[in-house]
Amino acid sequence: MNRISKRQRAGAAGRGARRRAAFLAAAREAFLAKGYAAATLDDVVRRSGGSRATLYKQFGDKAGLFAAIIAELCAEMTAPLREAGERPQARAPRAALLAFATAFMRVMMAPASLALYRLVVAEAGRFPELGRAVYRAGPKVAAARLAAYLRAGAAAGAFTAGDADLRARHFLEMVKGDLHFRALIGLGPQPSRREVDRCVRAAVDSLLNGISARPPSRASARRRRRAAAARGAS
Amino acid sequence: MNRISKRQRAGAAGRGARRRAAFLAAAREAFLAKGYAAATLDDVVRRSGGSRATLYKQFGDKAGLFAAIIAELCAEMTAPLREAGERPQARAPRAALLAFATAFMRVMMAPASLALYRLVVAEAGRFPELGRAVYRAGPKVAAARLAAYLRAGAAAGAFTAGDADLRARHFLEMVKGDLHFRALIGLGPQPSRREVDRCVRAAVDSLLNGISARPPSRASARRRRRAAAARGAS
DNA sequence: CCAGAAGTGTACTTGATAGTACACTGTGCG
DNA sequence: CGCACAGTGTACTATCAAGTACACTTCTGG
Repeated sequence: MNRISKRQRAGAAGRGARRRAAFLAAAREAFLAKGYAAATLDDVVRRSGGSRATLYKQFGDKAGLFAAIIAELCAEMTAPLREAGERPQARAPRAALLAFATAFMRVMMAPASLALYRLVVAEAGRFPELGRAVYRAGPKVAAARLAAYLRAGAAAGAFTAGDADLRARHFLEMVKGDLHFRALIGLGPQPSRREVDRCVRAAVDSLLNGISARPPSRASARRRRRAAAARGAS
Repeated sequence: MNRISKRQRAGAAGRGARRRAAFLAAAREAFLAKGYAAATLDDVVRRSGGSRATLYKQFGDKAGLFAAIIAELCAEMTAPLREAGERPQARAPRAALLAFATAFMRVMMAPASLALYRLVVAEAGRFPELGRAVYRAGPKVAAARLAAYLRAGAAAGAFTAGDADLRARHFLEMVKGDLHFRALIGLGPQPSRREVDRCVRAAVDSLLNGISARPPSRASARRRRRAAAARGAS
């Protein structure tokens, strides 16, 4: 299945490159679906329509093939996160955060992302590079973008002073909520768009306004500013 | 399963129970350290000091042994979460939340918890029951406890109206922050107690006060109340 | 102390899978 | 063309681990 037609059009990549792509596509499916240990090269070979020998020639061994997959996935993952919520400064904070969070969730909840996440968590022990690579390509990018926005907003007076990086990470975790974890372990069906939206809105609400019944007193605001300064200094 | 030894001596457990305990201890180490597929029963047998035959007699097969481990771990995990932050109503919201969050983090960041988390994420596909069991024993318990507290606080006028369950889950995710994820994939050393504390404090701050520079206007407070009511009704 | 249950050690079968060897075939370029 | 090389298919080895069989030993309760 999923066999790539052998005769591609003239403009297409060379024979080697075509094979390589077919291997990668098949391997991606296999690894994402079953994990590193349970995915078999036989399976990959069968699905790719190629042959064992060629696979070994191109990737060396199983780990090499795996590394190639991961590199590809990281590259793909980074793009949408970089673009998430274009030109945030042009919008009201609430709208900007909603847009960013929604884009983030779209990426995180995609089946391929969930599978990649599972893979990383399971195999980071065996492939230390893997964890670093995915972290750099995923959460770090998103958090950095959001933190930049929060810093700009704070400078413009829209937000209170505080550690923007920490807040960004907190916000993203909140947005993920436990919807992500539940999807990860296959609890119940995929959440509907409505549910995701509800979760995102609540996260934005919490981030912007908190849940205290009274607006912070002047004294507590001073306390918070001091605490923020201390954090910044350390 | 869960067979009670026929001869229960007054003080010590029977022979069977002792063996069983040794198997479980060895298997726990093996599974947590290597994951389901990579852990070998040979290894378990050697470490336990027992024999292959007895292991099979007691647990049936590898999956049976695994299930037994998980049940045990779930039971152990639930206890500290249930007790986390005793008698919260007696303290100021900030202190209560800090205490709860700190206890939560102590549980979540423990090496055994991290290993269990890895295992669950990796194997939930193969063992659907596993995901449900751990979710029930872990995050669900913590969120339920916290939600109850938030509801009580809201009733007492300390917090704004809103979906307490959602808030509780959001807060816990925030507290975990990316410290948990990074520990999970072995990025850098374990965070120091100071770092965890800083993360927890910031989360509590965000939850209570939000980051908006201006306290919510009367109009926006009304809007939020309306939204909360709509959420509650749906 | 004895009988039998429970546990042990070892050797075996079976099956899966990573990786290799090699002869054959299709492809593309001069 | 026709040659060289990349890719294919098949068969093979080696390894490793799950699960079984069985004769032997040790513990436990009466």
